[in-house]
Amino acid sequence: MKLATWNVNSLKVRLPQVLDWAGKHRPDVLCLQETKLQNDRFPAAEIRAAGYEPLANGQKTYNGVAIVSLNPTSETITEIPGFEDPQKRVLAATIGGIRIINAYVPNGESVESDKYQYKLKWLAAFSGWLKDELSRHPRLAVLGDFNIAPENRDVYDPKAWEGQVLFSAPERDAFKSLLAAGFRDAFRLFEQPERSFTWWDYRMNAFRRKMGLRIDHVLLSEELAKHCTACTIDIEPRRSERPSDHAPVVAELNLN
DNA sequence: ATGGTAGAAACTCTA
Repeated sequence: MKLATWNVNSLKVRLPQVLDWAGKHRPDVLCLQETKLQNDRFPAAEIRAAGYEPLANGQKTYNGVAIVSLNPTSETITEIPGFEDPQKRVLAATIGGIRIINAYVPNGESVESDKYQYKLKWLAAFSGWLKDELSRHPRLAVLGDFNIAPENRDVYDPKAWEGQVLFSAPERDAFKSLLAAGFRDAFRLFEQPERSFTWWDYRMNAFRRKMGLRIDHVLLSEELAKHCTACTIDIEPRRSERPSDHAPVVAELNLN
């Protein structure tokens, strides 16, 4: 079973790339973030034509998440229970006996910003929800844009980024407490190339200069981590014409 | 030196 996550930064613009990529890699489950589309504008017909079942939780202009799946989905949840939030950032579903949570964690803008406080509150609520989901679904995968680089090796210049949003201590602590709830960072289950990143700023030729961060993650419950055989970042779509600023992350599970 | 780019929308906000 192949699970993938990709922040597409507008599904309207990136749909051809998403269909092309899904056709090449055939993930069983593809979690998308920043679709920026209301559900009634979601390209369901095009996704079905590619052999996938669409599931969307979107809004106009900002945020928005979706799951496209080869197999039927059930037990859908579109918000963190008990957390009031008009921003569409989560989508959970059960697919082929696996619980999938797709998340678009708030960016935070800067550590001085109100949006940063919202990010930390959001992460606390998210953590509580993951614990609850894990207690009922031992086979749980959490995929998405976490907007947190967990460690020095996940940042091209950790000294320059120390204390900045995406790499501040409170954010990294929040990420650690997500893992402590019973998850593994799938990417770090395996030996990986140095300077492995999933996001590069559009500005300053950051991609060409390898100035990236690893902020998109696949967290696997201990039960699923045992069956994970690979986790990779595919930077090919980042090279293409009119790319998303994020690259997809793929995790493979051998569940027999 | 506080820049730069991209997307959506609508002359600004978010990332």
